[in-house]
Amino acid sequence: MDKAIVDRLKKRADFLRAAQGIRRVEGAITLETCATPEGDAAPGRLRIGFTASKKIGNAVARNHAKRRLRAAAQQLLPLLGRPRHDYVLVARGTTGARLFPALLSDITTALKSAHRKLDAKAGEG
RNA sequence: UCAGAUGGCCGGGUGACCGCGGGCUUCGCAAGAAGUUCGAGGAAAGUCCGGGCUCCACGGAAAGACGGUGCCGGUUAACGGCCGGCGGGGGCAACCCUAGGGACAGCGCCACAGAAAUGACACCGCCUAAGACCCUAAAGGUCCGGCAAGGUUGAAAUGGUGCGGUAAGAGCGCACCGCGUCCUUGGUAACAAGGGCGGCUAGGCAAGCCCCACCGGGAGCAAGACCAAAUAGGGACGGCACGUGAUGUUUUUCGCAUCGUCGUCCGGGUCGGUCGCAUGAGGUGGGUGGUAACACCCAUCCCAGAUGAAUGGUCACCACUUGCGUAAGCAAGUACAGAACCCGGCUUACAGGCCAUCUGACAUU
RNA sequence: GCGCCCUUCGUCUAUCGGUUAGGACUCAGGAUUUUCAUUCCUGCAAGAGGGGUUCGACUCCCCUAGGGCGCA
Repeated sequence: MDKAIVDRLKKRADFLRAAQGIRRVEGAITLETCATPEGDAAPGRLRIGFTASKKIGNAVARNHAKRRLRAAAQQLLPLLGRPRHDYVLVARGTTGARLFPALLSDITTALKSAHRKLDAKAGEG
């Protein structure tokens, strides 16, 4: 499988659209995903964004959680992510303290589960 | 050694692998790639003050309103900051705290208690000298009066203590303390010391309104400047259509005006982008002046610049903390906290550690 | 970035610097009723935290914490 090129989500509207899509809670993270809208889609590219709300803690804790999510996503998404899709990783309260291998397996399970649901939807429709 | 006071500093270290943002160089039309270098704090925080910078308003303004500051001197670009001093309070001491102008410019408040809470007053009381009366006279009593010493309340009671004095008393007189005022001396000044006079007339609260002196034009880098897609809409010019219909005007008809479409250009300007944007009241070291804050001179250095927002992720060893354990060791964790135009302060948060100076107590010499 | 406001029993709210901090709902106990509800009586229960001014502070001033709002 070819490695996909990963872009960053930057607009609030993209985050809101992903939140309306498929949502999976796994361990220390929440994964939200939906198909990239036609105007922004490009072959071989997928997009990802990160969110850490004020519920996580102060600015240091939020930045720390986002950095760990970014480091994990950099390892996994080019291999496991599907092109022409948007992904949003939301940090939860335990993201900062979760062991890194556990964080990786959380994201892997969430991705596979979300993809199964996507396939089921595609099969129905 | 113990207890304490003040000032200052640090706030995890080393290595490996994989990464991120900016600058520079090379290659490349470009996208980008390679190399190299730099990459969070003492508070970056709160936004409590002061400035720079930018735009707006304006008459060079001034007054009023509103807000702030408030012992004196210095320092500074400026400050409500800082330094030095003064007054007051606390501590055995080192030292610490202190919004600290004005209450005869005016208004207001001082609950309860108490006689009385401010043009002070007379409840319990004290006195009967002088005057009048009862009485033979004395003693005593009544009237007219005098007084505020003592008592009671309260946070606060019209100076306090002592002696003299008196019918009893009273700054009525004297001494000391306190208050007010004048003078002298020291000090730039706040103020301090000494002396004279006044005898007391002058309660407290201005972080109640207020008065006085001084300060402040408003907004903020999302300021502001520039470039500029798509769509809708506006204007100008030109081409096509000039017919039907609609709307308005008119009582109606006639008439008049507007509404169409295509192309080019213009102006404004949204998403987006560029600048503003880091050489600065700059850091470090040394010298000189000053008690100090600070100022000046010389040398040297370039030291973050993101924009869904970089400055990291993982691992190993060491250091420290906590828990378990006799121990070896095992496990968990690493203070407060993340630049966003910049600078000077203040305030608040902070695991743990280090240094210097000083004070008190005890012990030893 | 700039500015404004609030915090009082478990909840919603009153308060002129002098109170035992008042009221309503809730809760607990009792009375009435065959029982329940209603009604009546009684009770529990509070000044966000720290410092200052004052004789005295929920009230005035300062700092902190938490919450909310507005403008750009």
